[in-house]
Amino acid sequence: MARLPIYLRALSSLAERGTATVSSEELAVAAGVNSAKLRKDLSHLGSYGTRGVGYEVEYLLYQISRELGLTQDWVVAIIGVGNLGRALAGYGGFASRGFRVAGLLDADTATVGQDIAGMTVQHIDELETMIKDHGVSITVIATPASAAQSLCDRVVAAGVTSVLNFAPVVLSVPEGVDVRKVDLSIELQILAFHEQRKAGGPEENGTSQYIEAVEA
Amino acid sequence: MARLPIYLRALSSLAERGTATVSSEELAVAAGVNSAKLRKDLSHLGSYGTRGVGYEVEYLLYQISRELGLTQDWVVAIIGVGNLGRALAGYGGFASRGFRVAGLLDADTATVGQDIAGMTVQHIDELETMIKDHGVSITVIATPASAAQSLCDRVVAAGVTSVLNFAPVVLSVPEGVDVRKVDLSIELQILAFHEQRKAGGPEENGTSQYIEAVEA
DNA sequence: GCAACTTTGTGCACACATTCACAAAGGCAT
DNA sequence: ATGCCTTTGTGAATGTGTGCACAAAGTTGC
Repeated sequence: MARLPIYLRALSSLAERGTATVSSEELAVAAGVNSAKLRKDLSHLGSYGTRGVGYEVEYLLYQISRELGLTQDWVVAIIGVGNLGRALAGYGGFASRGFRVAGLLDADTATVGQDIAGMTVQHIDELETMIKDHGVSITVIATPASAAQSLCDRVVAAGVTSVLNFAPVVLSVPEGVDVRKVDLSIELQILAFHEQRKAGGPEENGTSQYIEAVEA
Repeated sequence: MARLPIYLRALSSLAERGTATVSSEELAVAAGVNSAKLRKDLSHLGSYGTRGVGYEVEYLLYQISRELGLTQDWVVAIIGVGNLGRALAGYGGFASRGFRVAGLLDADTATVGQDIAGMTVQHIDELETMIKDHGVSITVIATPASAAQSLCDRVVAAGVTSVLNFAPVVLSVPEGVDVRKVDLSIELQILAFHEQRKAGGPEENGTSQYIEAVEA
């Protein structure tokens, strides 16, 4: 389930505060979901709660981590060291959850060799070597749209089966390869859509506006 | 619908290549969705297709833009000028879709005054003034988790009703305020989950591992 | 003008997610 | 021990999204 990471975050926060047990109701509020949904999600992992008491925070934390595969280390490569790539390289949330960044790669010779977040940027030609030598299993693509598909093909050919894509294109991959896409512009567009709805919806004189727009 | 921005992107790409009309099947492939789903989505906006021919690219582009509210300009403020905030400030995908960044704000006095992407970073004390003076309607929060909720409260109090949150916390907001969350770590966790599934699923000796883990 | 072809728009069935509501289960006080 | 209280886990109902499959509609060629 895609909500497990959210529960994990809420539980981590509770554990830091020293809470020993938590009810489905409390955890649901912290995670921003319905309590029945939370219980049903957790029941899919097994019966880890105690009726009349709730869930033991540390134990549940471990069970969810295990379900998500976070009890093992995942090796990540970041391709594209622009503004976004730099932000990702320095993002603390990776290391703390078992994600180890094996290296940064870029095609720009001015960027190659720079030290970023304690790593030296390598040339994109090293891609296949790095994937094999470090056992990279997840690749982050933070390049311009034009380069994304061919780089994706290369990492897939090198054996990677999970890709996190920040480039604004739909990557096509063979069966068995997972791609997740994060698109900053799309998130803003969805907000704008709702914002417009609140302000009264799209005007109904759209057609005439269109004619002006294309004639202008 | 949350898929409209994806269609918009695919249509933009077609328009640049000079394509005049497109069938639901072609557009569906470009957007990575089922063609029936695409037609159903578009039919919610009205009947903009021609049977036997397809959709006129420019016209559909305009209709979707209008539906999403992109025919007007949206004013955005970015709070938190760390690595991520800098990446966002320089992201080209905003301006090209009608999002205008009114300003960057940070609490760190070493950061305030710096020039980034053609803008001068302002102190967070200026938050309410900036929102009112520039008519900010969407706020991006790219701060550490600890600062996010109180800053969110401030922007909501200042009248903003749309927030894009990059901080790893669940923000609580009053009715009528939209929050979208982007969490880089969660995306990786979901990939790790699927990756683990491919590799054979979680080991069934989890309980004993847990005991070792908490005793150690 | 007519027939063959293409493509849209949508009714329908199905699968999946969500929420309610409650019985079963455990803890706690007396 | 016994009975009350709290909270889980889940059956059932409801809602939502997805995709097939086809009729309606429009185009093109003759």
